[in-house]
Amino acid sequence: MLTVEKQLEIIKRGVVEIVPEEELVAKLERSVKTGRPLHIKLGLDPTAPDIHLGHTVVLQKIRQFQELGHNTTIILGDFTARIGDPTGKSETRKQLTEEQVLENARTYEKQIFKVLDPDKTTITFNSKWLSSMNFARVIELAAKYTVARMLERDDFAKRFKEGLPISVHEFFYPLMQGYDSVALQADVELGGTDQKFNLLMGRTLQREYGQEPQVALMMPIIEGTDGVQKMSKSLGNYIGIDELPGEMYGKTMSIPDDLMLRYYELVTTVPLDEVKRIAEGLQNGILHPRDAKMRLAREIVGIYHGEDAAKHAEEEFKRVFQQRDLPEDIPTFQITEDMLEDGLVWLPRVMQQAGMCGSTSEARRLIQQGALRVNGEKFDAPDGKIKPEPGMVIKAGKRKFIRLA
RNA sequence: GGAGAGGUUCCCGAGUGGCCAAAGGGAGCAGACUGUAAAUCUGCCGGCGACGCCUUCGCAGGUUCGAAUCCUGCCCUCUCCA
Repeated sequence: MLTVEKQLEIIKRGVVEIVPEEELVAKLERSVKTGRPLHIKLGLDPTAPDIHLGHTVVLQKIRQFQELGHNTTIILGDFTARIGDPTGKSETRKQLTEEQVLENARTYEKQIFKVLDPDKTTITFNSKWLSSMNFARVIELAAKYTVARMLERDDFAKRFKEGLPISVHEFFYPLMQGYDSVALQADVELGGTDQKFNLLMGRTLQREYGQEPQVALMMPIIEGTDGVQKMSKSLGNYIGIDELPGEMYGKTMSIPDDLMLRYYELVTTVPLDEVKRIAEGLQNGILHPRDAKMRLAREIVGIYHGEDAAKHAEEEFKRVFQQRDLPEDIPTFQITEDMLEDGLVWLPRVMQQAGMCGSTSEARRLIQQGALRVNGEKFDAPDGKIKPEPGMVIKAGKRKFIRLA
C-alpha cells in the first residue's frame, strides 16, 4: 500500500472539494497503519441507460481508489430512482416503474466495467435495505433532519424561492441516499458537486446512527460538447462510452478548445505532469490546439475502444475533415420506383428518407444554403431534382453522406 | 376552504385583439474562414412537391371579420390567508 502522501496526491487529481480533508488524511493514516482498506461508496441513479463521459469523471476516481487497494461499493439506487434525484432539473421527476429501473440497472452494470475493475467492485441495490423499511423506521429517519435544513439544499432553496413545486417525497431522496451510507458504513462517498448536500447528509445520518462520519469527496460536473451546459443525454451534448470510435473522436474534436485541459484532467488517464506540459505548449504556441485536441480524442477513444480503433478514427477524421475526402464507409440508400418521376428524383425526399435530415423543409434549406454536394459538385438546382445513378454520392453538410445503390 | 399570480416553439424568456410561425439569448444546423465537428463572422432554425396552404402559444369550448392575446369551464403550479 502506498504512503498516505502518495495516495493523497492521486486522490486529489481533479477533485473540487474534500469535506473535511483532515478526516480523509486520518482515515488514510489509520488504513495504512492497520492495513485495512477504506470503504468507498458511490451511488448511481439507474435512470440513465447510457453512460457518458460525464459519469466517468467520478468512475475514474473510483478506479483510482481501486488501484490504491481500497474497497469500493457501487450502489445502484434502484429504490431512490423511484423518486428521482431532485438535483439538476428544477422540477419533479417522474417515478420510474420497477421494471424500468431493473432494466436500466442491467445496462448500467455492463457499462460501468469499461472503467472499473470488476474484480474489485461490489455492486448493491439500495432496495436491499430501503424496501423493507416500515413506516415507523421511516419516521425515525425523517425525524433526524429538519425542514429548514432541508430547504438549505441549493435546488430546494431555489425552487422554494422561485415558487416552483417541491413534492414532499423529494425530501426523502437525500435521506435515503444518506441512509445508504449508514447501511454500508462508508468511509468515503464520491459524487459530483451537485451531490454535496446528499453527501453531507450521509455524514449527518451516520453520526446520528452512531457511526464515524464519511468523508465527502466531490468531483466537478463536466461540461458537454457545447461547452456551456453540463454533459447530459437529454441535452444531447454528451459523448457516450458506447458510441462508435468515429463518433466519439469527432464529438471530442467538437468541444471548444478551452475545454480541452479539463477533459484531459478529468476523463483521461494522461499523467498530470504531462497534462501540464500540454497546457504550457498551448500557452506558448508551440503546440497547435488542433493537435492537442486530436491527442485528447485519441486518448478518449483509446480508453473505450483500444488504441487501434483510436488511430483508425483519427485517420478517418483527417481524411474526411482535413482532406475533405470521402469516409471509408458510406451508408447506401436504395431509390424506390415510386420516388422516380420521368427518371428524376426529388432530392429533399431522398435526403429525408435516408435520414440525412428530419423533413423535406430542412432539406430545402440545406440545398438553399449550399450545403449539398453530389459527387463532389455543389448542387443548387432550385427544383431539387436529379437523375439518380448507382454509386452516386450525396453529401449534406460536413458529415452526412449517402451513396445511391 | 378563500383571495391572487401563472402555464409560450428543444431550453431560458418576451409578447396582452390584427403588423405573430410568435422579439431576444442559449443550444442545434449550414456557409465563409481557419484546411479542429475549435474560435469568429453570416445565414437558417414547425410542417407541407410550398410566393400559397396546414398545425402550434396547458386542455376544451365561446366572443369576434380576426385571438398566444378577451370570456367560460377544466387540468397543473405557485403565493398569501385559513
